[in-house]
Amino acid sequence: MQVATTLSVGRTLRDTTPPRPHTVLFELNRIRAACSACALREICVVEGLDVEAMSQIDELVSGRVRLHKGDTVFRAGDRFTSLYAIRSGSCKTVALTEDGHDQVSGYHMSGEILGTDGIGTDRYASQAVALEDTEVCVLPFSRIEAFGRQHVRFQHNLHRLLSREISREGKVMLLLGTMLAERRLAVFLLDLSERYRARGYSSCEFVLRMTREEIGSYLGLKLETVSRLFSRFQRDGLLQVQGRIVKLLDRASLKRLVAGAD
Amino acid sequence: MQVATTLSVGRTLRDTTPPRPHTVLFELNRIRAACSACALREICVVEGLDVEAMSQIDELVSGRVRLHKGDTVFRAGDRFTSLYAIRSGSCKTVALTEDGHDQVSGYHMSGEILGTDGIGTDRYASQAVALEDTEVCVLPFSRIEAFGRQHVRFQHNLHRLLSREISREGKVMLLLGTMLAERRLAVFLLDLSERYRARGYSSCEFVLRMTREEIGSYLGLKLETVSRLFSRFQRDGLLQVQGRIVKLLDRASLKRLVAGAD
DNA sequence: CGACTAGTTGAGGCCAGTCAATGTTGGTGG
DNA sequence: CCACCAACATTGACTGGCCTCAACTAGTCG
Repeated sequence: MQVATTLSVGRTLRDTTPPRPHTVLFELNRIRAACSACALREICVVEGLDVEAMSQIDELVSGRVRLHKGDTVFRAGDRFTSLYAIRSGSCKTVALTEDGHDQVSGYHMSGEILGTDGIGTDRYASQAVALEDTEVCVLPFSRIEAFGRQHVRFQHNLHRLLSREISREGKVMLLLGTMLAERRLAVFLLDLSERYRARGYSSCEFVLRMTREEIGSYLGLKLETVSRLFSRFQRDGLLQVQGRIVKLLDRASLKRLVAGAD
Repeated sequence: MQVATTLSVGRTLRDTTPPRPHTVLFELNRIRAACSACALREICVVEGLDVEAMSQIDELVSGRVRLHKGDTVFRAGDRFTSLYAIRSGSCKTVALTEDGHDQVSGYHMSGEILGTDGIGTDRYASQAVALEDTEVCVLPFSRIEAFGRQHVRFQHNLHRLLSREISREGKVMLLLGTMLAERRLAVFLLDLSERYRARGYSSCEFVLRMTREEIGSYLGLKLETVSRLFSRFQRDGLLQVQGRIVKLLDRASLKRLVAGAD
């Protein structure tokens, strides 16, 4: 659909950093890009490290990659080499069924790590796609493991990260297995809201980066159902929708929906 | 429901190894119980370790616990301290929704590891319950992390283990989000079959350790639906059911169901 | 033997899917 | 700037798969 999807398999990332004339500016960008100066370090794997570890942590990053909307970070089946940290922007992960259908299995925001499903089999199990202009840090997993052997705190952070991914998925399983449609959407919206809040953005007004179809796929619903729910929520005064722009108006009622008032 | 469930919270594991008179026999059991002699070491975290590491690995296990059917290994909210390896028997993990409902989130067999969802928050996110008489090894996580810092191979095994749990859950999400009931059950049965095979048991005849209700909960279905499906599969000659005993008769058709012949 | 739990089967209802028509938005090129 | 197109979204009518409710059976255990 996008130019970038014509990239050959195994070379999914778009070329970055061709030699530039503006070296000074470029250098400045490089510095600002360092982990130790990154605004996301509180959310990222490096949270809570001591000064000494922090000074070495930039070595974990083998490179940074700019992606346009629709670009692929990695594909299912690609050889696993690295984790990816989202510096800015957002991505979806997509799992593929045997019969060719696919499902959005995750929505990932800045500071979050992609690719953890690849460690177990040496191949990524899902595909990660940028939902907007996005920048990711490439973290070769061999470096991560080496660093983990030296820094107890970092090692534990890594384990927490993997574990949190396990419990995140556990929550989605609950959602898919036990909840009715309106509850699923309410959970989704409150989760988004909370994650925007944690990043310093407005928790009651935000832009959906996924289409109705993608949201539906993530929630185990059809796009028409998602659309109808948005309309109903709006009619009931729970929120205001205009295309992808959502404004939460009655958080209490949304939470009541989630808690299962019925 | 079971006597053991009357155990107080925080002391969920049933008391083991009261001092015994038959010390010789007891000692013999202890030796046979060692990781280095365990029949499951191919499946467990210790796979592929060198002799030197293998000789130290028993130190990872702080104890072994025998559980009866219905006993709890850990509860959601309990402080996370250890992972548990199933030596024999099987367990289910149960996730709890905010409104008190619960869902079976996993079915775990010998050689598999429980408790990985607790690392991220220092509290277990789910409850693990024995489905039959079961023995588990207790692996204090601090020892696991310490060992990981010393043994590259073990460290990687641990990461693979956590990652495989992530992709396992990813597959269940796909199942819950995109598949119709008959497909879910077919996937479930073939998965069981494969895992029994990997353990040297018959892959076409086995005993379900979960009730129809538990299976339904795991698959996002009601118990009546599960029951009806078993009956239909039997009528169609795909398998033979008698209560919990299942005999797969037409694996090819089951696979066709999974692949989505319709 | 009665009480209990697990499982089976049937009838009917509802939530979400399907199919289809129409409206809206955003990017592109004349 | 506007016309055009494609992708995205909304809404309605109808269908169907699974749930709900309920009755009944089989096996287990004190």
